[in-house]
Amino acid sequence: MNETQNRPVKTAETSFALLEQLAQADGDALGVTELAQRLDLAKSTVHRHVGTLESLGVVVRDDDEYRIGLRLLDYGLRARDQHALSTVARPKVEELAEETGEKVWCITEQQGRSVHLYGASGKNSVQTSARAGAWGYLHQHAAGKAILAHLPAERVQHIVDGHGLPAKTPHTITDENELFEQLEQIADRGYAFNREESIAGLHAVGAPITDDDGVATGAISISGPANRLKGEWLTETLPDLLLGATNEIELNLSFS
Amino acid sequence: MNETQNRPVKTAETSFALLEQLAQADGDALGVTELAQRLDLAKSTVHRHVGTLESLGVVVRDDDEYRIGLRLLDYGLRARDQHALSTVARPKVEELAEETGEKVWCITEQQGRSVHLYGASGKNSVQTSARAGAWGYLHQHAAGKAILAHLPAERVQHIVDGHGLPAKTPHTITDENELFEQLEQIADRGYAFNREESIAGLHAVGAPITDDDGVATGAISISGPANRLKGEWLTETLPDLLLGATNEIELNLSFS
DNA sequence: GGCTACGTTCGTATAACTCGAACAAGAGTT
DNA sequence: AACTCTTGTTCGAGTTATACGAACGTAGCC
Repeated sequence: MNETQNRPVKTAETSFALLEQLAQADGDALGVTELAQRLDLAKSTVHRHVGTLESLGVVVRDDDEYRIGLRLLDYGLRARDQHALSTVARPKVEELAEETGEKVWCITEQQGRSVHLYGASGKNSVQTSARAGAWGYLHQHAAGKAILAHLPAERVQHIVDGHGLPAKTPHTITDENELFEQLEQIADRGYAFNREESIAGLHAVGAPITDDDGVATGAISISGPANRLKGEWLTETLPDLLLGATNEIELNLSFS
Repeated sequence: MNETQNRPVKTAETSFALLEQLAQADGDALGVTELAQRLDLAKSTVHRHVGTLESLGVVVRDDDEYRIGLRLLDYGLRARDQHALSTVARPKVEELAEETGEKVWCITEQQGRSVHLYGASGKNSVQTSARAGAWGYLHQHAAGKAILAHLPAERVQHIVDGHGLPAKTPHTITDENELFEQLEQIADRGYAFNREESIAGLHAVGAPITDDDGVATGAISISGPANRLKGEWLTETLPDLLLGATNEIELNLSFS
């Protein structure tokens, strides 16, 4: 197919392996020796790489240590801005947060994984580990399942084959058949639930944003504590609000 | 010195040159041939590169065209989160926008350039081309001049030598002596003005956020239309509000 | 149906990347 | 204060792996 089984550019891979290390080292910077050990490279190699990356602005040096640089903020936010959902859906996401008082996220899919584009907080929003730019698994979230339910079956299969169904809580769907059953329900009803499948004590509703062909390009979720998101509020009111928002977003997307 | 006059890693440079092209191509994706022409590379080289970058998640392919990928959003936002100002200053920035009704930006310096970390909009905020993640020249902005005024003189000289004083409007400071004079004033008074030096019709006030040694780590600016930001409101009230905010931020920074 | 433009593949020359050893510099320790 | 250990840095050389160009496959267009 169009899968390039070409040899990848090793140098580019090590560049991003370095960035990954620096990004993971939350807060404190890393030195040449430590980076070389972690990536099993010669010190001189790392030295040369970080020097280049520094001149590109993607890493920054404090004295003799390196941290991730802000040129990546430029690239990253431009990547987000180029996504149709970032401009069109944002007002609606904030509106939903205001109306419900809960945390609302706009999510998209890339290469079989979920990416949190941005979120909005309501008055009673919970603080979770979720953050904009974070990557996750589609089957672990309400919004992710909503996306999966509105993707061609072959792509879903390909995603499941490629990434598996890793668990995050005891309630995460780990069985392929169970997932496909749920996805069918979700496709019928138009929205998905997440009952402690990603974080213990957290419930959520998610609805997809689809293009003219009915294929999901993203999704929006409302999440909050399980003891508040329950009963009709969870199963009726929130889905209604959500579908109202996504429908409007889809309309705006069609004419832009 | 510590300036590596080593040969840079060319492969890493072309990787980021590709990303730069894709980031600049706002909206529409680029094909292999076009990228090869722009960067003066062989098609096969570009093909191999974008294939690698795709597997890393930093570029994404639509059919036969490539656009910038959301893995960079992850890196970029983590880079911002690692910056002390992003967590500490944000509430104050939003408060200022609320109080003044104008646009408020939090800015930092990296490698002699300014980077907009994030902004907050008040009720009457103007819409400019400014966006989070954008890079600019320190001498063109109120916040940038505030930073320059609180940097060691040798670093300022080094920055001016390295980047020059390019103009953006007829009012931009382009003379080195004039800049140094203004910086002295700004250092004395504690805040800087921008009178149509970056955008015609736009005024701004900027104040630095300094560390325990008095060196600027960033700055905050309030900007709005010239016919609204004038008189005592511009020269007295806004600076007072601004200094109140930055002082508080500096205190919070000392104890974190 | 042929022409053009594009993405893709492959083999090869050589450019440039990786390595290791040696050097310099600083901090911590006795 | 001398010594040691660790760190960043430089350099040269071997060889890997990168870039190229030509050829192929393919789709769209005239």
